[in-house]
Amino acid sequence: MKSLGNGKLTGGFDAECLATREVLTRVGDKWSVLVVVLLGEKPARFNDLRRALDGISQRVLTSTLRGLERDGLVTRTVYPTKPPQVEYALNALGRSLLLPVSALADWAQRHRAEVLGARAAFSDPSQAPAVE
Amino acid sequence: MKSLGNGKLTGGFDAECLATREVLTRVGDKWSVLVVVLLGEKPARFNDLRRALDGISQRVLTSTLRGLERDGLVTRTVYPTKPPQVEYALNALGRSLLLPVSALADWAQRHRAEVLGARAAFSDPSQAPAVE
DNA sequence: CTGCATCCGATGCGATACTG
DNA sequence: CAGTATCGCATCGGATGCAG
Repeated sequence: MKSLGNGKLTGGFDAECLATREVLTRVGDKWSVLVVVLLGEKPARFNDLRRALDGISQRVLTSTLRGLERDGLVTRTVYPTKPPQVEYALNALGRSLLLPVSALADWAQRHRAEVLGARAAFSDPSQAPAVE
Repeated sequence: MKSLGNGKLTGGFDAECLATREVLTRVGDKWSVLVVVLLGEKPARFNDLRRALDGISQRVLTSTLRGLERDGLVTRTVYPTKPPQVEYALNALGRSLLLPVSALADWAQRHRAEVLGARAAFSDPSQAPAVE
């Protein structure tokens, strides 16, 4: 696979890297991935997400959804009913993101204990490091 | 941050989600992944990384490395030579992170055009959306 | 119900200067 | 060489109030 570097440590990171960084930034923000996963289960309306996330502010949920919509991961469908009804859903691109993100989430859960142990040992060296 | 799910859409994750979020946060910050990839190529000293990253401030490089070290992904080895010499390297845990991160980077590069197209269409709807 | 506007504190990151 | 200390700005995210 194409790596981020190219053998040289002082690498030529160009457009590839910029794209990667943008994705990583998106993945790193507090709610985007969670929203993607939620919408991966099933489409949902604004307040469904709001309740499911429990802690997100309305302002941030809006901007998160706008960002995902802007990047072409999520579709926004407005039904002009009496009280407005808006449904958000993952499109094909958004669903394709689910796989690599799950891989990362899987890694996180698999190695949670190790990371926590490392943190404990780092702040309290009386613990056995057991790191390499 | 509090509980993420209330059993409605997410089922019952708590600790799992926290672990995932922390990893995602790490992955999302500006330099951590880059450092991991660089160290994945080969161990390096402080200023090697500094030069390779070209743009990072030493303050941030330091805190990035501390964070990775703290989480048990990177080892820091000091050789008490005349001018101090410190080598950073990925340990087994850090190397294991390389795979899922690469998957994500791969996704980013594969779908870069789509995302850029979506952004263009979003800010200028005169373009053909072509999104599903 | 959905979403925008405003305020505001917390945090991230870069620039610079200084030290063992 | 490998950091630490201090600053300043920009962005993120939460709270609240108003509107279509």
